Amino acid sequence: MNEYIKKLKCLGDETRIRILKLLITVNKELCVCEIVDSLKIQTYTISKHIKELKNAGILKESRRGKFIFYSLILNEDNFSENVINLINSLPDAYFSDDILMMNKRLSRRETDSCATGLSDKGDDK
Amino acid sequence: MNEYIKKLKCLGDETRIRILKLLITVNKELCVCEIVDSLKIQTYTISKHIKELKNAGILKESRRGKFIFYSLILNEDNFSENVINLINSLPDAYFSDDILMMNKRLSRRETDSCATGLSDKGDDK
DNA sequence: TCGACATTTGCATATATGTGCAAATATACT
DNA sequence: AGTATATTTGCACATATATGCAAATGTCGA
Repeated sequence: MNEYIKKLKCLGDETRIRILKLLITVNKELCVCEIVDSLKIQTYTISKHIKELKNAGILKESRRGKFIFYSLILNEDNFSENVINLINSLPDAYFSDDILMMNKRLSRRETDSCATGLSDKGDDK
Repeated sequence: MNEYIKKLKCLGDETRIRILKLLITVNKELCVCEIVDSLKIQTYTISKHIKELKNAGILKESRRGKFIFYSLILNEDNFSENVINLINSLPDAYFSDDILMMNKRLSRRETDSCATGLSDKGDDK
């Protein structure tokens, strides 16, 4: 049971829920800097929360060059699906700013990869 | 969002999940001593976990005489339902002993001291 | 009121967790 | 090699949490 409790414990933090909501919404990999820009939270804070989500078996990573992309691990059992349903049952209003920011950030992707060097936050907000 | 995060945080503990699983399974009120007997965990430990579940708005209490009965709060939103689905998607094996004990304990409701509060359980709200 | 029972609470302690900063690692480019 | 970018990690600190015991509270019935 510990495996599941670890996952559940991970859901008890606002930042981690916000990260998960982004990944659920966009339904693809996001790199750390994209998550940072979307949530406007320090990189090392995001990094540490992602690490926990990874340790709990909720996220997987894949490095491509300088970037590390994270995405949800979707298992066969109903558990993953129910986690997603649970998060999706939270009021959208809590996440609207995050999603807006994420879409803005993702629109700057040139290929299917993170838009290098474009995370200078002054130009088009 | 804090209200929901508090609830999610509550789900990150094995004892609390086991308590919730009992309540979901039996689908009625349980008194503290019945939960204690089912899970074989100290009364004060159960009491404290129940207190957190209550503070998070997951459980409600109703005192009848010496006994305090607890049951799930079911809200209109999908959240409650999804919490239940999530807990129900955990492997039954983790809870089989608990459920067995609970059924054993509940079958004594008519004869046991704890059953005094239960003889009039027809008015369950 | 007293005693028995059911449950909660206060206190102590050990452990876990979140956050911030600085430094470290990893990779790409020149 | 040296620099820039992306991300992680180690350390420190404050706060939160779980647990155990003893004592307190609330309720019933004699």
